Amino acid sequence: MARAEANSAVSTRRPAGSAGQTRAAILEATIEVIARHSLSGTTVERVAEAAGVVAGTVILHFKRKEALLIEALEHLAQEFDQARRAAIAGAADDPVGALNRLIDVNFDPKVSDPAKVAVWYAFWGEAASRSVYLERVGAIDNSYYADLVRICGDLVGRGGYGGVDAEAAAIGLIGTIEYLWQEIMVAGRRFDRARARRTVRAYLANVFPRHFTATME
Amino acid sequence: MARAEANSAVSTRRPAGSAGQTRAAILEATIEVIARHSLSGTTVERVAEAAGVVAGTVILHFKRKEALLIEALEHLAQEFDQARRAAIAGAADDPVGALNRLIDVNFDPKVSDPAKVAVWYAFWGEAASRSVYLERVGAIDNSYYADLVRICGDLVGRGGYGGVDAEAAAIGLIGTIEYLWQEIMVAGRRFDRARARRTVRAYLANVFPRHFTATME
Amino acid sequence: MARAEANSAVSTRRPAGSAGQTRAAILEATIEVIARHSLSGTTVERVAEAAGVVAGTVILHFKRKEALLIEALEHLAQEFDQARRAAIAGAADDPVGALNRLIDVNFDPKVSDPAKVAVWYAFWGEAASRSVYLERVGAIDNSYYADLVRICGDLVGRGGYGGVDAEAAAIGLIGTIEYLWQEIMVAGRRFDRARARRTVRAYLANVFPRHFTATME
Amino acid sequence: MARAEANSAVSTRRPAGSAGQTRAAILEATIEVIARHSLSGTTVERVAEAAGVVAGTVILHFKRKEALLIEALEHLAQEFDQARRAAIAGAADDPVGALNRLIDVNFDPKVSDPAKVAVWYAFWGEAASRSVYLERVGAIDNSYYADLVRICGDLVGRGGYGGVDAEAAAIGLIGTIEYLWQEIMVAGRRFDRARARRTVRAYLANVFPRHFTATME
DNA sequence: CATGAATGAGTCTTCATTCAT
DNA sequence: AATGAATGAAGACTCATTCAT
Repeated sequence: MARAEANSAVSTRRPAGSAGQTRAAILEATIEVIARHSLSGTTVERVAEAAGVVAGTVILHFKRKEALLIEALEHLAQEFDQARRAAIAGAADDPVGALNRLIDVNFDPKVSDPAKVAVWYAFWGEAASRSVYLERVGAIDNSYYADLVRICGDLVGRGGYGGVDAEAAAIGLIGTIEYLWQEIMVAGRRFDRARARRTVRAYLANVFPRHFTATME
Repeated sequence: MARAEANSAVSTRRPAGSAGQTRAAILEATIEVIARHSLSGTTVERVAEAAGVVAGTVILHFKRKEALLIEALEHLAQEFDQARRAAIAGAADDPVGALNRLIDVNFDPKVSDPAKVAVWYAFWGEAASRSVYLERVGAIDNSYYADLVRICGDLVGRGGYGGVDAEAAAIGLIGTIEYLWQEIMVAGRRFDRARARRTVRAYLANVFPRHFTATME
Repeated sequence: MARAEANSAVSTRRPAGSAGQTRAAILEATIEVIARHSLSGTTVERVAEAAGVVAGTVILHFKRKEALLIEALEHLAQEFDQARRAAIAGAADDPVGALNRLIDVNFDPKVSDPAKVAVWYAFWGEAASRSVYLERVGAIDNSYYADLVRICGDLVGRGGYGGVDAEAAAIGLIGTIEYLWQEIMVAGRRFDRARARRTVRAYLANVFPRHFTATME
Repeated sequence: MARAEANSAVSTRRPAGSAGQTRAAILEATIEVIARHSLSGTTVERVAEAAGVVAGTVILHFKRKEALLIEALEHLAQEFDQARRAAIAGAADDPVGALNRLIDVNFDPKVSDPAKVAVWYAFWGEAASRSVYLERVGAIDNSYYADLVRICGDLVGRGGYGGVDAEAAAIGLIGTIEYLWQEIMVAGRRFDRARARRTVRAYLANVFPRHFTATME
C-alpha cells in the first residue's frame, strides 16, 4: 500500500528513471485487489489506486487490463512453481525429506499467503472459460502432479509398500493440500498452519505408516 | 410443472404456471452462461438470450442480477447436497456401501456435468471476496466434511484400522474427488468417469485395504 | 434541436414504441454536429445531446460510433444522388432541360444546405485514409460523372458542337459546381444561390453558346 | 543541413542546427501521418514515431499539437502557392504560356504528390468548423482565383473571344483541375498525370479553341 | 407476464501535455 | 535539445436497471 510515494518527498509523482519499480508495484497491487474484490470486481482504477498511481499509468505499463491479469497470474504461478521445485529438489535420494519439505513450503506463510491463495482460486474459477488462464494454471499443476507421482512411486518401491497405488497416493496428497488451501481462503489470517501440516502428515501416515507420523517435527 | 401441461390444451385462463417455467428456464440458462463465460462474463443480456427472453424479463423475475446468481448457486448447491445425502443415507449400518455410492454419485454424469462443475468453481473463485457465496458454498462443504469424517471414523473403528487417522482419511477422500473434479472442468466431455471412479477406489484401497480395491465394480 | 421532447409532455424520456423516430433524430443530429465540429470533433456525447438523448442511446441504436458515421454518410449520399437522378431523368430527350434542372437541384437550399455540404467535404477529407468512406463517396461521384458525360455527349452530337470534347465539358461542369459548393461551405447562409446558378450557366454558355446564356431563368 | 554533417566528425560544439533539422523532420512526418491516417487519426505519438523522436519532443518544438497542424498546413499552402505563382509569372505578356505552365505545375509529381493532396483535402474537410484552417486554405485559393480570372480576362480580350465569360472560364478551369486532384487522392500512385494534363487542355480548347488543343505538348 | 426503449453509472482506453533528469 | 515516466481529462462502449405500454 502506498508504494510509489516512498521514493520522493516533494513531488507527488514522477520518481524519474524508475520504470520497473512502478511496474512491480502495480503487479503487487493487482494481487491485492483481486484478493479483496475477486476478478470480476478488479478494475484498472482500483489497481491504480492500490499502487499509488493513476489508471492511465497502469495501461501505460501493461497496454491492456487483460495483459496485466495474465502477467499477475504468471507471476503467481512461477512463485508457486519455484517454491515447490526447490522443495523437492533431490527427491530421488530422499523422497521422505522431499515430501516433508513440500508440506512445509505449501504452508509457508509467504507462499500460501491468503491473498495469493484467493487469487489463485479466482483464476481457477475463470479458467474453464478462458483458455489463456487454463494454460498457465493447468501447466504448473500438471508438472506438480507428475513430480508427486514419481516421488510416491519411489517411496512405494523402496519403502516396501507393495499394495499401495502410487498415483492414487499422490492425488490424495495433492487433494489434501488443496482442501487445506481452500480453508486458507476461507479463514484468512486465522488459518492454523501447524494444524494443516499435521493433517497432511497424518494423511501420509495413513498411506505410508512406516515413514510418516502426524506429529513429526 | 405437471400442472402447466394440463391446461395448455383448453386454456380458458391465462397461461398459468408460465411464470414458474420462465423462472426455471432463466435459472438453467444462468448455469449455461456462467459455464461458458465465467462469472465476470455473465451478463443479464446473455442469460436472457440463452433463456429465450429479454433482459427486462430476467430482472422482472429476480429483481437484481446478484439475486439471480445467488439463487443459481443455491440451486446447484442443493442439487449436489441432496445427491450426496441420498448416497450416504444409511451409512451407519454400511459405511463401505455408503462410500461406494458416494463415489458413484460424485461422478454421475448428471451431477458432475462439466457445466455445473465449471459453475461451481466459478463461485468458489469469487467466494473469497463475496461472503454470500462463501456461506452457501462453505455450508454444503462443511456438512459434507462432517459426514465423511463420521463415516471414515466408523470404518476405522469397526474395520480394525487402528493406526488410521479418520479425519485425514476423510480429507484425503474429499481432496481426491476434488482433484478429479478439476479435471472435469479442464477435460469437459472427454473426461473419463470410469477411470476417475477407479482412482478414488484406489485411494480408499490405500487407506482401507481390507475393504476396497481399485477395480471393484 | 430538441427533437425527442416533442412526443411526450410529462416524462422526459421513453416515448414508447417510437423506435425509428429516435434513430432518425440521431442521424439528423449527427449531420448537425459534424457540420459544426468536423469529423474529428464529433463525439457520441455531442451527437446525443443534439438529438436530445443520452450517449448510451446513440450506441443502443447504432452499435458503434463508426457505424453511425457511415450511416449518416450513406444517408447524405443517397439524398444527393436521388435529387440529381430525379433532375436528369428524361435527359435523353432533353439534354438542355436536364442540365438546367441539374443546376437548380445542386443549388436548391435543401440539397446544398451549408451543413450538408460541410459534412460532405468532411467525409471527403477523411476518404483518402478510410476506404469505407471512399467507397460511398466515390460511388455516387462516379455515377454522377458518367451521367454528365453522356448528357454532354448528346448535346455535342445533336447540337452541332463538332469541336467540343464532351468529357472535358462534363468535368468542367462538375468542377464548376464543386467550386461553388466550396463557397457554400465558406459562406454558409450568406451564399448567393442565384449568382451561383448564373455562374454555372455562364460556364455552359462558354461551351455551348447556342443553348445556354448566363441569364436564362 | 550541410552544416550539421560537417561537425558530426569532430564535434567540439553541441550539434548545431540539429534543432532546425528536427523541426523539419517533424513537419514532414506530420504530412505523412495525416496522409495515411487523416486528421482525426493523427496523434502526436504517431507523428513522433514517423519523425524518429518521442512525443515529448514534438511538443517541445511546437508547444501544442494544434500549432503543429497549422504550421504543416501553412507549409503546404506556401509550397502550392509559390509553385503556382512561379508558373504564372509574366502572364501579362503571355497568357497562353502561363496557363500551360500552370497545368504542368499542378500535375507536377512533386506538387501534386498524393500524400500532399490527401493532406490538403483533409484540412479542407475540417475547414468549415475551424476558422484557422479556413483562413489559410481560403487565402491561397482566393489569390489563385483572382490570378486566373485576370489571365482568362486577358485572353478573352486579346484573343477575340467576345462571348466568353472570363470568370466562368476561370472557375471552370479551377474546378477541372480540382476534379482531377480528387482523382489523385483516390488513385494515388496509379494516377495518370499525362491524361490529366490532356483533359485540362481539352477543357481550355473547349473555351478557347484557337489557342488550345488537347494534345499540344 | 413480457417487452422494447431508454438511462446513467461505470470501465477501459487514448492522448495531449507536463516535468524531472 | 531530448527523453521517459506520469498525468488527467475525455472518449467509446457496456450493462444493470427502470418504466410505459
